[in-house]
Amino acid sequence: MATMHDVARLARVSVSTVSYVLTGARPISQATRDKVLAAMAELDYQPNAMARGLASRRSRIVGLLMPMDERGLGATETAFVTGAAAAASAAGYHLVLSPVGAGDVDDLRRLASQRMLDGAVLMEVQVEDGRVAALQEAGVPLVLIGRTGDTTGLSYVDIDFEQTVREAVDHLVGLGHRRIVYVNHSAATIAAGYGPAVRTRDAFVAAMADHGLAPIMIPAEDSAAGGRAALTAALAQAPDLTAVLAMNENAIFGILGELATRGHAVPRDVSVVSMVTSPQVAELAHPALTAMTSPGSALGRIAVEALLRHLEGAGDTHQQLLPCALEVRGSTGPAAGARDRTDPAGSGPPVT
Amino acid sequence: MATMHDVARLARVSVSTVSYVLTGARPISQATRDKVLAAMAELDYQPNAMARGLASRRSRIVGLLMPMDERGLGATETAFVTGAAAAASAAGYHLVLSPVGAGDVDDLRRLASQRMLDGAVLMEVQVEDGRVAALQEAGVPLVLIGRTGDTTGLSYVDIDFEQTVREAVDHLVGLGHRRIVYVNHSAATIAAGYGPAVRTRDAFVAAMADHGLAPIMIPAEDSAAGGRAALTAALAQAPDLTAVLAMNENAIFGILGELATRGHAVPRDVSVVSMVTSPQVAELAHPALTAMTSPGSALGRIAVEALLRHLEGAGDTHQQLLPCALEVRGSTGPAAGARDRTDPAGSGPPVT
DNA sequence: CTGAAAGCGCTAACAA
DNA sequence: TTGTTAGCGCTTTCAG
Repeated sequence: MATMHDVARLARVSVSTVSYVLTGARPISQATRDKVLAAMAELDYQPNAMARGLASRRSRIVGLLMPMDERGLGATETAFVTGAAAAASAAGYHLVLSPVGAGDVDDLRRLASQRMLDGAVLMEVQVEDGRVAALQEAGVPLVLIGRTGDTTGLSYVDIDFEQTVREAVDHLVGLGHRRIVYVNHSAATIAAGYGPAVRTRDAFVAAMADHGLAPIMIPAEDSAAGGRAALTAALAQAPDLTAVLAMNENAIFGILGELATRGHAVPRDVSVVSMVTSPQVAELAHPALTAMTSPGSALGRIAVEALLRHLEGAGDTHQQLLPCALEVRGSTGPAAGARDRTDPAGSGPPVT
Repeated sequence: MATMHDVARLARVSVSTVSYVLTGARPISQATRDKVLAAMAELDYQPNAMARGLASRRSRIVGLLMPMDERGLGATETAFVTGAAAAASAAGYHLVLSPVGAGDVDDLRRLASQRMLDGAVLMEVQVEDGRVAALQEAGVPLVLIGRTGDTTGLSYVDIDFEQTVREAVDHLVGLGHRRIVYVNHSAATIAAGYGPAVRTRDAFVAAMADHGLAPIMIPAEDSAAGGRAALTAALAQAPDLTAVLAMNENAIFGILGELATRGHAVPRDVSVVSMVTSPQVAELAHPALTAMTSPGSALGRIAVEALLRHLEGAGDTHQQLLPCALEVRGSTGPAAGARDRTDPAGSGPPVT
């Protein structure tokens, strides 16, 4: 393994010159630069990351802290990762994914204090997230994908849930739906302060109110069974519902399954919109789901770019919201009631 | 940030003593150790990872090289990750996930040459995988989750596909099925030499032959639409099929959807077994899928443990296969034909 | 525009 | 059982 000394010797320059060629921290004449570059190429030189890190006090590693529960990463989260990785790589940084959740704050504290990370991007941020304090105490710059409750002085990129819910509701109301049920995450998740669950809930209430409609909301466990149970509960509470807005990607297939079991055709009898969903997942269903498509890789990219700007010394916080885009597929259509009014020959109530 | 010197001064010992307390590389008297530990605690000392790495030439980082396509990680892959992370953490190593696929060999070569990784675990190994050579050339010990075509001198942990397919086929044959269709990954994936696709294909042919049955095999794109198309093709080729064995987790919902569309009830008319599937995914379907459950986190754990053993100097290769476990749920039942023979009043052909 | 040299914080001989 | 010290390979003053 060639070292910088080897390169310097071969190029007949000093080690510092080699270093400056590498870092660009001071001007080097073209002739010298060429000599050095040639020597590097000949020796297949690669700078030692540890030595660089020790001397410069910057590891050129940024962490992507990503809780991993047993359910795995959905396509949405994966898009964050690929976007972040691309941005880091483009800037000459390594992006390491670390499966540290809100629970492993001690692990994180250790990682941060060991000066292994120049900065970190946090995913799956909770309203109260111990990781934020741990990193701040360790002096590690950070950017959130998501938001804590108090974002003062914090940089974040997040989905604009208010806007996203509003668009989804507008879409359904525009189709004539008035009895719209919102299926959220589980009650426990909401109680734990999971941002997306809380924000979409509030946004749904507001959006429905704007249309003079009463919000109907049902929590659902993150599973197909949870979706089934939620739909059953929804029908008990609002037998005349014509549309379901689902925030819960894990429950959505249960909802669809239960609708099918009960003989409610989608979208003829019930329209379904899935929130914050990737096209891949939306296409899994039949008919494909009308969905609010998450900004995906853009979120990851923007987060890393903001973080790198902080590392370069920019002190201002970066706070940005991106809405999901409505993509109409086959799971939404005119409300049954609306059709009844405009089409006297409209189909009757669903068969069971 | 306290350094080792600070600790040494406070504890009134030399830096090397502090270092040895940390590494355990030579015996330290209890009294001295206690003094040092107390000083560390008081200063909230954390060793600088870069300095350790430079001096010891070991980063204490192992990489988990994990291609990330846009589809995301399934629960199965996630289990590998959590198992690996737990094992690394238990041994005092950091496990960094790096989204380097078989394509980014240059990225990997750089990463490896920079001496940032003590070793690596590769996921999603291809039959010909450039990453293996890149790491070997860089002198980075590695363990595969999966297998290359030639595994001479290579350590790996993999699923025992032969055994897994055999058990699945035996289960179906035991239920009286004789017309069994195997839905694999796409033709392109098979052609590219994706191990699981190739091995399960061969194993299916062998297992069917052992029962004196003809293998029927259909490739499927990794999507719901691919699954639908595959089932359509399967029915064209074998209209009398009574069971589907699906290797493709992305296609499975398309297969189920198409069965439903055609009025084939599961498992009354057609039994379905999903291969290498996590319980979470299996439960998404209704009825829940009978599946071959992957060993999950055990694979990740064993891989990391083998890697760490290599890092400690063990020269022997570790090659191990783990079978998936059959978990019978609701998607398999007696073959329609078998039922017809034993139950004259059995249901007729499926309605469309 | 280039070179010399002092560290960065730690490990691991070598000495005692 | 402990201390002394020479690096690890690089960055970055300080000089020229």
